[in-house]
Amino acid sequence: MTQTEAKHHLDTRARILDAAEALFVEHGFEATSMRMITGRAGVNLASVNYHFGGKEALIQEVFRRRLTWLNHERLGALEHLEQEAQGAPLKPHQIVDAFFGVSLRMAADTEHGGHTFMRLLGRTYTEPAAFVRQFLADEYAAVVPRFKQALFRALPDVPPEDILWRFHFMLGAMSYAIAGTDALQLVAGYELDEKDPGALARRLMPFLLGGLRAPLTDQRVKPKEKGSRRAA
Amino acid sequence: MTQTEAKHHLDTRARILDAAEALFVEHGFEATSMRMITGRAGVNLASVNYHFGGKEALIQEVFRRRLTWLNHERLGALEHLEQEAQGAPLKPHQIVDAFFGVSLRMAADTEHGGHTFMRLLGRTYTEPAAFVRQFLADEYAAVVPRFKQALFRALPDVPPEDILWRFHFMLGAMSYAIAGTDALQLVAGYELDEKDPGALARRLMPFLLGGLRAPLTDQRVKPKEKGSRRAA
DNA sequence: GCTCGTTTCAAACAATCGTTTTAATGATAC
DNA sequence: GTATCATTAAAACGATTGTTTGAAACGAGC
Repeated sequence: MTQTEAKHHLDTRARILDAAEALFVEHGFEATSMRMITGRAGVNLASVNYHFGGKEALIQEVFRRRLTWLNHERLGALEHLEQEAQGAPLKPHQIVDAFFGVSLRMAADTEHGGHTFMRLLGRTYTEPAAFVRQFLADEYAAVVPRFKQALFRALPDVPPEDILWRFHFMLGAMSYAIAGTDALQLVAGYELDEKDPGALARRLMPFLLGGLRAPLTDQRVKPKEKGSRRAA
Repeated sequence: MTQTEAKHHLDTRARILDAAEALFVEHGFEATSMRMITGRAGVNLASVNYHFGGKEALIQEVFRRRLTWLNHERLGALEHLEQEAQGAPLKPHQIVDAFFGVSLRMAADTEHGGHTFMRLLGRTYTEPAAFVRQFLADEYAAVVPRFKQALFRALPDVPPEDILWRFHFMLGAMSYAIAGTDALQLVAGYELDEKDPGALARRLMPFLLGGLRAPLTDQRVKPKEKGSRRAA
């Protein structure tokens, strides 16, 4: 009773979401038709509009069901660290790990679709469609400021503006590292060892921290014509 | 006469390419229709198929006309450095500047479409469509190995595999920094100072070098449960 | 039994897609 | 002028898009 009731209703929703998620990664939003989605999901064409209201709403739901969990996890990790520190500023590597480590662990999960989703998410940061970007901004509005503040406290000597820029750079490096598996083949020319999903994290984390804590260029000095004084 | 003659023929091609480039950035490949392109270019709908053969061929030509120049410039910069060094290994910052500096300078050019194109290119590294990825791989096949080799020589103590990974990470950070202007607003919450186009390069370069030269984690040792020994 | 609300289904909707076709136009060479 | 070429123009092609419709099927409560 409760079984069948839950199965028929929720299953169609879930199967649509899973199929859509996979197809969006494979072909992108625009190139994925509703017929492809319902075909893979094994449900009727009209069921998407019935359950979600339309294609746009379906896209948003694909992100929402995972993003809320992801950001909740990130916030939890940060708050746990702050509680442990008892008011003392956190170390940069802790903050970076709380934010990006959670993503990387999700990306390492290939069984429950986490990997698929993270690839999709990484690509979506540069998505042209306005409603997608707006949706992402709303989802991140609660968590990003917290991490910004933590980084400001952790790096009191670094101008906040530089921290924001480097946060942005870190986000880009990670997104590409996950989404752009094909682009990696472009630089490597052959498949790298990526059988172990955790290997990416061990490779990426030092890179992120090295970039975050890199020495600042002297910004007071206007860059002269050539040779920016300490470019080496 | 010569004016009109040159105008009609070449202008149509160029105007189609310019319009397509701009629209691809705004809406993506799939969401950009041929009627949008020819409409903005002020040419007849059929002229795209006449001059290029189809939409796929048009997309490839949009990239080709700029990518060949870009990679030629990159190779030239590298060869100039190597000639100057007279056989000695280059410094990492020189190699990074030769590869990424050229891109950033092109991205700083807002008048001749360089900025538009670099945004498009950055997003395309994660493009799902197979023919686009294949095309990119072909275009980079001549230049990437050269830079790889230069980096191997510049960093003899770093395992080649790590260099490739970090090259990939750098490519990702730069691509996002250029393509994901909207994503930046996501972390900043407000527009950063980005009036000066050269500012991005001054921000990004130290980050890339810091990441490239970050200390390696001990890979022989299997990562234990907690506390990766020197993670701080 | 019947009824009610939910979900699924096949079929059709108008709109738009990339591409093709056929005719008109323009400039150049003879 | 006439012939020949490349280019542009308008119109139509079949296929596919997201969405809507109205009826059929299902299960739960009475």
